[in-house]
Amino acid sequence: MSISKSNSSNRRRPGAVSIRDVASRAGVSIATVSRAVNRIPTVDPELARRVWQAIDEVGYLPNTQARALVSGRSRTLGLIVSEITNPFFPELIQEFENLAVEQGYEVFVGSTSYDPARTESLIRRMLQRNVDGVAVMTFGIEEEIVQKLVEREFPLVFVDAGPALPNIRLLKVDYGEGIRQGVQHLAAMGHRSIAFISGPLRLRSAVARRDAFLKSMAELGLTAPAEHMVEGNHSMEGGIAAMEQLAALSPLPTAVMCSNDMTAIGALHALYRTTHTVPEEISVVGFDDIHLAQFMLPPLTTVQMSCKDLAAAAVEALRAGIERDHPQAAKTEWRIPTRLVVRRSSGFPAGSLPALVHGAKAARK
Amino acid sequence: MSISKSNSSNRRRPGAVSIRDVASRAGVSIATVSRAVNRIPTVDPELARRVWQAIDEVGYLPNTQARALVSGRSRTLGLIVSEITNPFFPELIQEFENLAVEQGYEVFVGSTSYDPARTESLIRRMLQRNVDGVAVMTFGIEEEIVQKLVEREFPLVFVDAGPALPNIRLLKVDYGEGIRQGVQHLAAMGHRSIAFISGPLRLRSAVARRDAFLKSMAELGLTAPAEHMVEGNHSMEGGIAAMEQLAALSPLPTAVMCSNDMTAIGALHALYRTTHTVPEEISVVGFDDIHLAQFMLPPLTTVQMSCKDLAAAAVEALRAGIERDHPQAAKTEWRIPTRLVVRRSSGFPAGSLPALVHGAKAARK
DNA sequence: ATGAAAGCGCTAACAC
DNA sequence: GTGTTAGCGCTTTCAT
Repeated sequence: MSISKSNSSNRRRPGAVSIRDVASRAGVSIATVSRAVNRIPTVDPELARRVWQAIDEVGYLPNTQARALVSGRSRTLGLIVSEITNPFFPELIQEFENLAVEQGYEVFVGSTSYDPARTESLIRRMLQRNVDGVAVMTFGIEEEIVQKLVEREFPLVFVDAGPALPNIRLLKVDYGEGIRQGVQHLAAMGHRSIAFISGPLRLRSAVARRDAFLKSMAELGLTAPAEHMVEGNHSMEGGIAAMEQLAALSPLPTAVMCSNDMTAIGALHALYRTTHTVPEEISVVGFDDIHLAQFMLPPLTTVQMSCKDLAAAAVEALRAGIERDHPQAAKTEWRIPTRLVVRRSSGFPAGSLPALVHGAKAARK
Repeated sequence: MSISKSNSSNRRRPGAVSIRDVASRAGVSIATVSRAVNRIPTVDPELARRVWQAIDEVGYLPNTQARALVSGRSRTLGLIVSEITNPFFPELIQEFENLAVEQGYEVFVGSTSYDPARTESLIRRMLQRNVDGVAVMTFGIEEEIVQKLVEREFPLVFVDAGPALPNIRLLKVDYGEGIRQGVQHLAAMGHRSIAFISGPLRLRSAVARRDAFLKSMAELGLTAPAEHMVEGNHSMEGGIAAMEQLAALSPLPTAVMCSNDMTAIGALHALYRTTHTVPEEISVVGFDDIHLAQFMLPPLTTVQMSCKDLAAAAVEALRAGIERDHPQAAKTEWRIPTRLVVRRSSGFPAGSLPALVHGAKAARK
């Protein structure tokens, strides 16, 4: 039962078992062990059985580094996110990892914290670790930094928009449609004065969301004055600061659309602090539908962008770039749908007839 | 400027550059390149310069897998957490990664989701990837599962308590002191009827926290009746459910201590929903001090367990186990201090004199 | 169907 | 001080 120490190298971790240990124990060559492990169909069933038994007995685990070295593929993926402490990303990471592992890949996660130097180091490390592909799932990234990955023809996946280049696959989130759903929901209830709290406008994805908002407003013949367009930073603190700015306005906008849920959550806090009621005085709509959203007071109305969909598309797109015989090898764009989730943070604007009726109902119960 | 394709293998990623490319370009042997890269002091400065120039020109990055194969060390650490979607862990992961990277390590993060099968697969994968050490930073883990790691003499770090074995290092969070700080804070304000919402009691760390609570109460001559000891699951949902149970009690406990912040946050929500005021009717104290805690309404009083301290100790402890010449190679325990952070979710119990005075003050402003 | 041997990119021992 | 070479654990020809 004890592990045979056929290997005499002084550097190896004691207890590490190599293919040679298995081979000698099963009385076959290392080639046969390799073939059995990789389920090559031509191995004699009896030998295969002996090999597997030996593997079991000595507790053999193939060394991934050696495999990677000879195969040129590490079966490792890189996942770059903006900020791991923003609750949206852990949800995404979890889904991504689950799917990647299912496909036999391991994941290196990196968080840029919006810092170009960090991002650069992240990418260099991923190159060095020989990841098979990288998914850049940030709110935006400096394009020069990913240039290295592009040059080396690494399979790459971007959200929203990346450099339009071969070997790059895009996950297109339908902001146009998503934000429109939110704006139309508000407009349908009678809101005309809708403010927007954006993400940091140096980031592509933040700009894309803001532009989608302006377009949706224009479609309805509505405009947003400059003081209704406030820049946040996709964090709760940013949402609080932005909402405080809006709350100082007179008249108040009757609704606020936010670039993401953390911003909306910050906005809810700011409104509570300034003793404004939601949705009676002002409606708040988020974007993402993170887990936390449903637990807000009131529960947050938001545009859902499913992490599961995003992660699934990202893994598929990477595999399409990595595995030569992948069925969708030629596909370069994946559409990510969005969906409005109406909860309690949005309602009729103050003073409107439905609001009075609704208010009366609420008061009664 | 273009990369010399001295290497003819068809399997390599186009654009990948090996040590041989650098050697031929610099007109030296691969050994010299290796020495230069590893900053061996004996290399001729002029040659070193040529090597570095060549490295720069061809964009060489040493292949980590090959390095790992020959050195027997992957410069990779495993970090196992309970649930990446619990906000405490991303904060910990971020700190851990920063420190690990600073020391030249890469990190594989794994989330058990309290699922033994997942945990087992996680550990097998980490073994296979040849991580140099693993930090198990969960609320508790099935010990048989980590047995494999123990057998193979992997450097291991546990929080709270792990099997008492050689090669295992422990991060001792001072729950006794931490929970005591919370309980004494409440008792000092006059609370006598203090409930406790624990984590899942099949987990070591949850039990440790609950025991610390009971001990702190006993020290003050206080007891907690069975109906004041409710089991949660360290999530917001668990906190909500547990608090709803407590809220149905009559009389209500005047204070609730929670096993972690997410539980406390859930408790705050449940209290809001059942229209109880915090801290006037009931005080709530958390444990962890996650970022979110300060943004609660009211801001959460909590016992801080610094992620930074935890992460720093974990990385140090792992290095002590991995690097032979590490100064603290013999150290096996690291103490993690805790600290009470008083915010607004705790106050004097209802009906007490200070509460009346304080209430009057609050009403005045 | 199986084994011997080459070689993936690198480090380290050894020779010069 | 530098180059030559063995070998880390594995996969994959190429013989047999």
